Amino acid sequence: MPKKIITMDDVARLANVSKPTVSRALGGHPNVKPKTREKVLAVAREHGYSVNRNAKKLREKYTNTIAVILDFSSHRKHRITDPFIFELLAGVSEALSIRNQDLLLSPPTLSDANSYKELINSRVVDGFIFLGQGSNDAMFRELAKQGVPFVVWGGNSGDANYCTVGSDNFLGGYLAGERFVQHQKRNILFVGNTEHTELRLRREGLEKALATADYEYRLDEVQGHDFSFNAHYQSMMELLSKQDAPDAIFAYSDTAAMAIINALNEHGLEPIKNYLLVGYNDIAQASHFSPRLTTIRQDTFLAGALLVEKFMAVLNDNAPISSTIPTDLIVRST
Amino acid sequence: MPKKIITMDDVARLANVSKPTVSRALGGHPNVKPKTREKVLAVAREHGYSVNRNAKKLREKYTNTIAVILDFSSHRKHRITDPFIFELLAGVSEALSIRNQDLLLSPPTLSDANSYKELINSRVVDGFIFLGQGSNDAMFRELAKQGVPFVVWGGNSGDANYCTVGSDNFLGGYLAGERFVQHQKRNILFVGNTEHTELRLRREGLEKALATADYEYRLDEVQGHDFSFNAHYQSMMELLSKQDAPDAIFAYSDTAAMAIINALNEHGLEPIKNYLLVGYNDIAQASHFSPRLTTIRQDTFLAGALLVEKFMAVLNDNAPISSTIPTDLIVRST
DNA sequence: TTGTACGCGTTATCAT
DNA sequence: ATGATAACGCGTACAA
Repeated sequence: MPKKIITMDDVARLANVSKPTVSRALGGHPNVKPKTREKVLAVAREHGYSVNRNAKKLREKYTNTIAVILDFSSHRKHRITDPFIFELLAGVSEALSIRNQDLLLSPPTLSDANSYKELINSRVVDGFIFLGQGSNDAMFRELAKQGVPFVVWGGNSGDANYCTVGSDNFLGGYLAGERFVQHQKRNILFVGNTEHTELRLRREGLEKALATADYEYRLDEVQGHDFSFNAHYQSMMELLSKQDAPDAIFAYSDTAAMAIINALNEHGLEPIKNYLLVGYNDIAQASHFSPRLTTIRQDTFLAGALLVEKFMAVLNDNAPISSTIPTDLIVRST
Repeated sequence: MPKKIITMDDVARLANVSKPTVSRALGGHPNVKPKTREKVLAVAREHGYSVNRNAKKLREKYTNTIAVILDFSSHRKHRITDPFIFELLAGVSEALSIRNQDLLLSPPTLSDANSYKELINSRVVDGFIFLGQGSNDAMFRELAKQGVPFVVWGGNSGDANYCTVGSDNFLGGYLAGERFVQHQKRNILFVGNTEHTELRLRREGLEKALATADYEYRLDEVQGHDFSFNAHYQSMMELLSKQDAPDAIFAYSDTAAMAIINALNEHGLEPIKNYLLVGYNDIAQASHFSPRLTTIRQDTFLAGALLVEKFMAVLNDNAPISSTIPTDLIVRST
């Protein structure tokens, strides 16, 4: 049990070689005699040597560390409600570890373009993976203009100068709308803040599908004040006190969907019987909620892999194109 | 927009001082003339200078980075189900950022004592916060023996040589049992793997409370094969095919509780009417599930703060004592 | 194939 | 209050 920390110099001395030889042996450099390499590796293992990664980072171009930014502003304090973002985080974590990249989880306080630049300048991370786009499109454009390497989980407005990976939001919206039209729904409610690029795309898809209806219909919108469960519950209750209950609802997340169902329950309204509801994300809980949620599915592990792949491309100055992952409607009991 | 990266040397030259003076000015060292400090800070700000944290880490004792280890073995691949661990993560993240500590999210592959030592030796992190104890008690003891700094979210068996922060598991179990006794329940089911220290403690608390009953009762146990929703659902269905339905259930998590309720539903059994159920954690979804879950609450932000506080104490060679956070029974509709 | 010499950017020691 | 110098541990020209 060596308490003393071993350096490369120590290993060199113990193996009767020079320091650079140790470096080469450990780094898998071709020009080193097999016998020498074995010797070095043996000594290193025996003494529990590992390279000082800070020294390494100081010397090399990349830190092999990537910051992942959760949208903590919508998951604040005691209002953390949507498990989807964490499923995404798990996907990214797995994908990064496959590429031997460290994952620095962003401090919740990080928010503006400058603090991100600062993290790059201080050589803590090579770049960023933003999980959630929110209404930060402008900041992302600025960041991209400044050459900060990053990718975003979110929607692609088409003319963005940065790379996104996301659900096919337009298609997701379309699929929901298609279902509504098939069931001849006429009083449709869209729940979500269309300032978020993703949600705007979904609404556009929804409208496109609804336009195929050969009957009259009405489309309303509720924004929800934030991402918390209670906020949705309340705006739903408000709406119901003002107008007729919708017979079809497209919610921007499964979490929101659950809140909405509870609110409608209290008004004696039941899914299928009184209304159709489509959620989004197919979080683990969606299939076990009661009623089982009809929703739009996304593969979060594929998402993670794609995000990391694109990020690496950005880092290497290729300009990868944004892309979407398969997006399917999962019909259950709503 | 300086594309070139500025070093401390550059700042020194531009401010007409020496490098150490810049270091002192930036580091808030007392022995530096206010005028000089201002000058240095101005130059630094103007040129967008930030210290190279790798160089700093190379030179200093601490990296100010802490690895957080999620129990990925129970949240694997597509089976991630329990949001509680992520609520805890958010709590820890917040607490760390308050202390200006970086959070390295552990690669899912990390598992044995050696890989943790390696992370310390390579000076990537100062230590670990383990979110989840699982059945790794032996490994934790070994790690502590080797002097690796860490704390664990989990249960304290009493004779552990490492520091834990956790729910008051015994009390949690006791509160559940108390409720069952009050309602004269006789056919009690404990769901959870008692190889996990936390769950063993809960079961002991449960038994203690049940022992106060002045009537005959029976206590069964189901382990659940893993932490996934489906596994719980299935073991529940199995149990029901073999014996009488329980009239009181204590589940080790809210997620498990939801699965169990669904299984019982399919057998036509309703909470309150046919059985009482107490979950654990009071995750955000618990109060919005239908039926609203009766459960044991824990404050995850307090938990995060406490974990970080204790970790810092461990790092400074104080041996902090393990502690528990307030643990309450929240009675809802089960 | 291996070794020598140097630089990466910072902080600490010591002298002034 | 400030500056000169060394040291942290590694990788890489370049020389041998």
